[in-house]
Amino acid sequence: MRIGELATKAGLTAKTIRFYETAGVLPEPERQPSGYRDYNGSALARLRFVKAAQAAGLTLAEIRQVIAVRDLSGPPCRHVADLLDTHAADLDRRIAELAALRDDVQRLRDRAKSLDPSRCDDTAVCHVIPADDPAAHPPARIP
Amino acid sequence: MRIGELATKAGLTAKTIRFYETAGVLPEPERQPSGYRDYNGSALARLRFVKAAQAAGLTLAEIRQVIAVRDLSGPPCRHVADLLDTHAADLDRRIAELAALRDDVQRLRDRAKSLDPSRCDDTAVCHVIPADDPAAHPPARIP
DNA sequence: GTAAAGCCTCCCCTGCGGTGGAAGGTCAAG
DNA sequence: CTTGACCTTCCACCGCAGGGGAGGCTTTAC
Repeated sequence: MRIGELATKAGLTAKTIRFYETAGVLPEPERQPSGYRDYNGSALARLRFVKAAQAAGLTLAEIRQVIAVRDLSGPPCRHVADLLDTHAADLDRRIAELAALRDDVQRLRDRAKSLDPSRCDDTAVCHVIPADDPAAHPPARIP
Repeated sequence: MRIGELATKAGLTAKTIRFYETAGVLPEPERQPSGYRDYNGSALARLRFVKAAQAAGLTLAEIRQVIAVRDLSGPPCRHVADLLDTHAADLDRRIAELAALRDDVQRLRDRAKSLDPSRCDDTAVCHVIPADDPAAHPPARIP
């Protein structure tokens, strides 16, 4: 199977598959005499795993690590469980951050409705956003 | 006031201030005969606004837009309110996505605990993550 | 006078997950 | 024999918000 067929079956582009190879989540396949990549069914299984793992929020680096663990020491279930635990905790933290940010934004928005535009101060850009807000969080990175 | 002093007062680095200038959120200041940037107090007010707006989740591009609106048509309160509305809605959507993702991860994690590692299938990388999951969401980008 | 800060511009680097294009090889059909 | 689809490698770029450092001025302190 050549790369185009594999791409179609996996619902990806050939570009992405080559990228996955360089990213180390897909092993280098055999080559046909022409130099074309020659895939077998396991490549498709691998790509499906990668997609599922991505859907679970794992990065390609983490997926590569899971694969490496499996290759070195067998079923990586424990490792995967730990990764998932960490991700769940990260998500909880991020959800809390975003909820706090959302409340701040909502407050500012309500404030905007109650303020009189004509009383806008010329020195600030916009008095809806208080430049001297001491409660300002550090820029809420959304990594 | 030279850039270092402004940076200290604003709690930023000189690099960042130059970057803000090229990003269009800080106007180009006068120059001293030496070529050094020469800031007045309004630059500090502007930087405080930028920080507050960032804390409210606005990107530099949006902040630049708010400033442009103000320069063109006066107090941008309505525009800012719209932006904040949009951001609050975005945040709500993102929080819902992350909550759904978190539930999925949690489910996988619980599954990992209940599975028998010795029954790991050799064809898949790890049976904790089901490669044929039909409910798999598209990779949950966390931009 | 001289050394140390401080400032200037310029270009490259980061992480993440790819995407786009150029220049060229290969294979099947007409 | 040529056309077109497909493949190869390599290099560059996207957004986002800066950070690192080179090589060269200017200002300040002793």
